[in-house]
Amino acid sequence: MIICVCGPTGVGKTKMSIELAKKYDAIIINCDAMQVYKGLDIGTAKIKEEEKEGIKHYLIDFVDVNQNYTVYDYQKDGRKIIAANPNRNIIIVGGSGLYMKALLYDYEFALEEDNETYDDLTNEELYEKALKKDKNIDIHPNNRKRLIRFLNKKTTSFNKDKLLYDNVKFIGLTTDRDNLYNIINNRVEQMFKEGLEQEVRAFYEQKVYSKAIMTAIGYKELYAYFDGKISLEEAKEQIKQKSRKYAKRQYTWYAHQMKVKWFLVDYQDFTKTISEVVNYLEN
RNA sequence: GGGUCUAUAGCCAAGUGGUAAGGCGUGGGACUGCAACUCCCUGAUGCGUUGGUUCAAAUCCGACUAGGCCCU
Repeated sequence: MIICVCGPTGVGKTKMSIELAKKYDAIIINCDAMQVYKGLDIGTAKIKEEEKEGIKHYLIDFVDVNQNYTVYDYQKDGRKIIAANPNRNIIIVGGSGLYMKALLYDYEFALEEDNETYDDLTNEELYEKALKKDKNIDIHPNNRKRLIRFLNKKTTSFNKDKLLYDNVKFIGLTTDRDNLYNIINNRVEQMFKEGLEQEVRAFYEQKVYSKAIMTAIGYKELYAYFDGKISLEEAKEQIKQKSRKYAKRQYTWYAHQMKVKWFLVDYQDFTKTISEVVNYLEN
């Protein structure tokens, strides 16, 4: 059985994954695009060694921050791990929807790809060019990043809604919006207490400006603070803000991209939530 | 007590006589190689209250209310 633990940032996916792994003697595959990087610990709310309770974790904390690790790499590595553990229960946890979908569904990434940047083209020209390649594209003209990616890609066709594995369950953890936003805000405060500023400053002092650092929430905002562009308070507020918006986007993804069975988390009595999930998995 | 300035959506804010810009937040959505990314959509029959001038007022005039500043 493959159990996918989904949900917005901060709901409690990590905790659930450990409980389920103990219950089903499973291995855990991380599905968070930022937790794959070494050293991005506090800011990505990465599970601590002692919290793993001996459960084997894969694809977490293993890529150098200066490297670029993408969905393509994740899909390849993740499928290898699944293939190597045919008789085991596997739990996939993390909030990166595209990563999870690319891993389990029939997504094909062409091997070769061009590397044009199209700096000299306007959005409109880029869009025209994309239309010439495929007149059915559904990318907004302003979405320059996606248009460029599309133009650089060798087109392939596949069925992104077809699951490649049997017995895959999607468990979604949720809570009401206000509560989630409170959890997120408090968690950011907690991250600062645990030393987020120091964690990020170390990268800043080493002049690390890799994709991982400039993408992950909590890092680029603190860089702006170190650069003197914003105050510490502003950086903190931005981190909370970005996290809330991220959570919102995650809900949109889960609602339309995957068939998730939702569970309202009981924070007073988490064992209750666990048994609801277990009950669902066994029926 | 006197003078003066201000009052526009949850917040910031443009508009100073012709039928309410924009930004942020919020909510919704897209997403096939950067995805904690990138992008799209989204609000005031109404401009503190009230009376008046005018064909026409957020815009002009009066009163009232609230807030800021100055004087006593």
